[in-house]
Amino acid sequence: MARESNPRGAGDQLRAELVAAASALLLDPQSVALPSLRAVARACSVSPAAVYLHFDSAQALTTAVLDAQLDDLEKAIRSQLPEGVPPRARLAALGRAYAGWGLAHPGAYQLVFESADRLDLPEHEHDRWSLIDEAARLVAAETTVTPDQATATALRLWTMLHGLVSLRIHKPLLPWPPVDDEIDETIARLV
Amino acid sequence: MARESNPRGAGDQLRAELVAAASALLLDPQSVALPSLRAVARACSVSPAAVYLHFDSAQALTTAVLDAQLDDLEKAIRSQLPEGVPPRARLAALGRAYAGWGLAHPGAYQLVFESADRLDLPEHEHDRWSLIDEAARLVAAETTVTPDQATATALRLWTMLHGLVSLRIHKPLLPWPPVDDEIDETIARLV
DNA sequence: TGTACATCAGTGAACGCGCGTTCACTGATGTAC
DNA sequence: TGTACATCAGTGAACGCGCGTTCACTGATGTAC
Repeated sequence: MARESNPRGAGDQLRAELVAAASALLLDPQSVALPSLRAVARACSVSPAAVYLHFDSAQALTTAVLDAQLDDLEKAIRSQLPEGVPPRARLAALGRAYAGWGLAHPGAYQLVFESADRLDLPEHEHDRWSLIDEAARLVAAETTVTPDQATATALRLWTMLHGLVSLRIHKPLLPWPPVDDEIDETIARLV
Repeated sequence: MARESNPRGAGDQLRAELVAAASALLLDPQSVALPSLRAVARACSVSPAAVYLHFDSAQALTTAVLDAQLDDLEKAIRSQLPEGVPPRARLAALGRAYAGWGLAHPGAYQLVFESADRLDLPEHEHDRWSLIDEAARLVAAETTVTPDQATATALRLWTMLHGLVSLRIHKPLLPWPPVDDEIDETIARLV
């Protein structure tokens, strides 16, 4: 990995090489920059070592936080899913609850949906699935499609909900229409 | 910010407090963990100090990388936009090019679309807009809607494209259908 | 009732590491006379 | 043609910082006899 200086006139070449090297490093997906163990301890007015009374490592703390956020999201959705209404209304409520939670907890949303797979944490697969399964069941109840089509539509709805939440988090300056209208509109078009 | 020990039986309380504190810190959106200046220098087999021959700071390097990625994306899209075809086909090509670039450069996609607003970099607003404007113009040409409706549809398409790319990057284990089919299907439903 | 001891909920100092940034330097290559 | 000097493209060592992790400790509270 030796490297000799660029020839005399070609100093600008390194600049391009640096940008190219950084771009190459960006070919791998990156994870979200989470608050450090020490930052969390500070927020609790506690020494960093105290964290180790309850967690084996910073990883384990992150896992616990992720778990808690998933629980919170699930609880938020369940508490807002109305009973005894048509499937389409339930679907809209599901979408509103999901988007509402995401927009109210941007960092948590990023942890759960924009990095969880990269933090090599234990299995949370089924947690993710439950959301889609729920939506697929609602879609299936709404329309007379095969289970596969219902799953495909559910994934499509999730895609749109994720895009809606994620873009509003990351590009807040764009002229986004009201969330709920947008959800209704998209459900009408996709289902 | 003093804090006294929990009472004797209540040691587990701190565990919950730590998770809660971490969750509170996650109320703010977080940025993506980018490769460090030193890592980039290493990838070029060059000393960290050499970076300062070309950039004022690590920030400036990040800005340059972001710029380069935006250029690359724009070039990728332009090179794949066919001439002399109906607007709908151009729209599909736009979507394919966007999604193709994102899935081929996940880390770069995260930098551009999942953190740029949080790195307090100079103005790249218009760069972002150009993409939407292009799509809106195509939508407007396709259908007989008002400019506002065209913009709304364009934002909706972008939302779906972003959801499609982002979820596939972050949840690669889910049973995603082929990208191109999905794009066609969604355009058919949204436009 | 008093006292020795165990346990519990932490603290404080230290470690090695990678980070961004600085500063004095080096060695090769060009230019002036 | 030779030599002094300037410039260019970097290096190497050091800085202070925050990080995750460890380890010996402390002081309050409960328990045994």
